[in-house]
Amino acid sequence: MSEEKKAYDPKEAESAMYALWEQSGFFNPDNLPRKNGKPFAVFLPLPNITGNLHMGHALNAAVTDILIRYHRMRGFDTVWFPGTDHAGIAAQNVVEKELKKEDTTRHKLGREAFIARVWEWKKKYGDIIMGQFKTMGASFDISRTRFTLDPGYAAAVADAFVHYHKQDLLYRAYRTINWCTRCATGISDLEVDYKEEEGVLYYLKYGPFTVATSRPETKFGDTALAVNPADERYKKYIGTEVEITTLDTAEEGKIVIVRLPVVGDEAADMAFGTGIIKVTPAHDIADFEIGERHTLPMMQVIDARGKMMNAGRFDGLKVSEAREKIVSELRAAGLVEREEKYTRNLAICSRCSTAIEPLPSRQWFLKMERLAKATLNALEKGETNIVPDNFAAPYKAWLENTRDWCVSRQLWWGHRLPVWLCTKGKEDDYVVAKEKPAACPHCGECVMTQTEDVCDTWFSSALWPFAGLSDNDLKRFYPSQVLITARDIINLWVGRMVFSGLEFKGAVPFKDVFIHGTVLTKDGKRMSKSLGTGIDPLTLVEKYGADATRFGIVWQAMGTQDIRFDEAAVVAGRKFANKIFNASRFVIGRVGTAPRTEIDMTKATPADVLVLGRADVTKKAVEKHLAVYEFGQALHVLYDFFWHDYCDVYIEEVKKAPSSEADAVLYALLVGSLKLLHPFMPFITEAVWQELPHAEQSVLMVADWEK
RNA sequence: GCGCCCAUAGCUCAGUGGCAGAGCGUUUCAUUGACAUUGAAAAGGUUGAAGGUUCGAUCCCUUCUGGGCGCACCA
Repeated sequence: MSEEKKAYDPKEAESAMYALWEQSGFFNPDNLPRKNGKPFAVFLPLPNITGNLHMGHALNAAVTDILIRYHRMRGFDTVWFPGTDHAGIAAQNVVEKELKKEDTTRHKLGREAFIARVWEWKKKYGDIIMGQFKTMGASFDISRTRFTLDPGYAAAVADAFVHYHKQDLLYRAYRTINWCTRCATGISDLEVDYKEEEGVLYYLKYGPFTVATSRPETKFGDTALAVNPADERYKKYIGTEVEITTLDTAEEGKIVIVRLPVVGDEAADMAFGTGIIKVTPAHDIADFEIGERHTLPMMQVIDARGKMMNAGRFDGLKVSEAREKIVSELRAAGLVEREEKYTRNLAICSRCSTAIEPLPSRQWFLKMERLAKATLNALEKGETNIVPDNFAAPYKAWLENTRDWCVSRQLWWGHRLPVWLCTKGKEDDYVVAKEKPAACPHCGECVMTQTEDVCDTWFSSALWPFAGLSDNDLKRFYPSQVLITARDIINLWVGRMVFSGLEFKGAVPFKDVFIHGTVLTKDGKRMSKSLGTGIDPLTLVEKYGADATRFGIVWQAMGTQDIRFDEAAVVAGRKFANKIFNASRFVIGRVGTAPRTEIDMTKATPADVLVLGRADVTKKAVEKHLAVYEFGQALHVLYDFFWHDYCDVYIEEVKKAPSSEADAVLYALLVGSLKLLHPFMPFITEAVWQELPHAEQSVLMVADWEK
C-alpha cells in the first residue's frame, strides 16, 4: 500500500493474494498449521466441462468459500474438493455441434475418433471453469481435483455397476422408455422436461367405442383398449374382444377390421375424453405399464429416429407427417368423430428440447425400492438434514414414488458399461464383470465384446463424495459436513448421492444439504444465456473486483430466497472494499510499526467500551448466522459494525478526542474485523493483513478466528 | 390436481406479537486531515386484500388476489 494511492485497486491485489495463498499450501489440509481435530469437508457440486461460470456457480462458490475459510480459521481440518464432470450427453452434444460446423458427424468420424475429439475438448475447456472459480477466490484444494472419467473414478463406477448387479438391484429389460430421437439415446424420467403445447385431441371411432387421443399415428401400435373397471358404461366389455374398423396399412382408401381385447385398468380415467384408452404399450410409458399388468403384446411402429415402421405404406414418414396423413385419411373414412383443441404438456429432452418419443428399448435399470427406502430412512432419522426443510417434502415424495432408474445410455462419451456380450449367442447372453471374461460362458468359444452403451452421467456423479478418493481421505473426510447446491438437482443428484453413499460406504455422504436460492434477473426472470438475460459474474469481477462481486451476491443472499440480482449491491461491495482499505490505512498510519496490543480496560472511555462491546456482539451474531447458513444476514451485521460503529463513530471519536487506549483499541478491532471479514471478502482483507506491522500469522487465511 | 415459496420505502430486500429498517436512488448541508468510492441529515410506508385470535398483528390463523417454483396427470 503506497501512500499516494487513495482507492483500493482489486485487480492487482487479487491475483497477488491468490498466488500467495497457493504458495502457502494451506488450501491443502495436510499443510494446515493448527488443527482442532475435527474435519470440515465440502464437495464442490460438479460443474460440467462444457460450462462457464454463471451466477449460480458464483453464489455457490461464494457461500461455500465463506464456510470453508471460516472453518479453516477456526482450526478445522478443512478441505474443499473440486472437480469436473464429463457430462456425458451435454459434452457429446457440444462436440457434435462443433462437428456440424465442420460439416461432419460423429458417425462419419467413428466412435474412437469422436471420443478423442471430446477429450481434446476436455483438455481445452475442462479447466476453464476451475480457473473461474479461482478468480472468485475459491479456496479449494486443486491437488485433490478429480474428473469423473479419471481411471480411479472409472474403476469405482464399474465397481458400483458390478456391485448392484450382484446384489440383484440391476437388471436388463426390454421396455418402453423415454427416447430422444436427436440425442439418439434413452434418458431417465428426471431428464425429461415438459412444455405446454397447443394440440388437437382427436375423437376416433374404435368399433363400438369412441376413443380420444392426441397421437393418432400410434394407432397401428394399439394392442388393446382399456376402461376403468368401475366404469358402468363399459364394464361389460372387459375381457371381450371388439372389432375395430381402421385404415389398411397396405392400400390407401381401404378399410380393414382388426380385433382388440378390452382390459379393465385403473389407469383409465372415467372423466377424461370418453373414458376409454387406446393402449399402445410400445409408445407410451403409462400404456406400457398397462401392458405389463395385462401381458399385452408390444407393437413398435416408430423407430429410434422418430420415423414410422411396421406401418406399411406409412413407413419412413416422420411422426408429424404420418399424423397429418393418417388423420386426413381417417376423416375421409368417417372415422373421426370430432376434433378438440387441447393444451398438453409435451415431453421434451432436457438437453436439447427435442420431443421425447417413448420407445421400446433394451436398457439397464437400477431397482429403486430398497435404495429409495434407505434414503428415506436416512432423512427420517435425521442423518441427512435438508436446509431449508420445505425442500424435504418434494424430496420425500420423489423417493416414495420413484420408478426404477434407467442407467444405460446410447452415447459414446461416458463410462462404458462393464457388460460383455456373447458374439455368437442371442441378445440376452451377457456377462457383467469389471474385466473382460477369458471365455464366454454362454457359447464357450466366442470372444466377448463390451457393450456399446455407457452409463448415465448421474450414475457416476452419484459417487462423487467418495469415488476416486484416497483411502486416507475417505477415512478423514467421509462423510462430509455439508453439501451446498441449488434446488434443481435435489432428486437428480442429491438423492442419488445419498443412496450411493449408504450402499457403498454405509453412511450418508453429508450431514446437511443446504439449498441456496436461485439467482434471477432483477425483474424476477430466469437468467438464461439464450434469452440474453444472464449476468456474467466474471464481467462483474473485471469491473468491480472479486471481493465486491462476492459481497454483492452474498449481500442479497438472505436466507434461502431466490435472488433478484441487483448490480447496485456489487457497487456497494466495491465501496465497502475501499472503506476497509482506507480505514486500515488510517489505523496503520496512526498506530505505527509497534502497536500496543494490550488494552487497559481500567482506562477505557465509554467510547472504547461501546465499540469493543459492539465488536463482541457482531462476532457472536456472525457465528450465529453462519451456523444456520444465513450468509447475507452475517454480512449485513459485519457491514454495519465496520462502517458505522468502527469507522463513522469510533474513528471519528478518536480523531476528535482519542482516549489513552485508542490506538490499542483501533488496532485490536482492525485485526478482529479483518478476521471476521476474511471469509466474505478474502482478497482485500488478506492484502491489508499483509501490511499489518505485527501480524500473528503470515497469512490471514489461517489466522486464529478465536484469538 | 397435490404441494412449496413470495408480496414491507421509487428499486432490491431485511426485520419484530409492543414507535417499521438497510443498500441503491432522490433532496439538503458539510468537507484541505483514512476514504467525494466520504460525512451529517431529510423526504419517502394504510407492511397485497378481507376476516379471525389478541389488551395490542406487518408478524400467528383462515380465505382471497397477484407473482414464482416443484411434482403428478395429460389416452
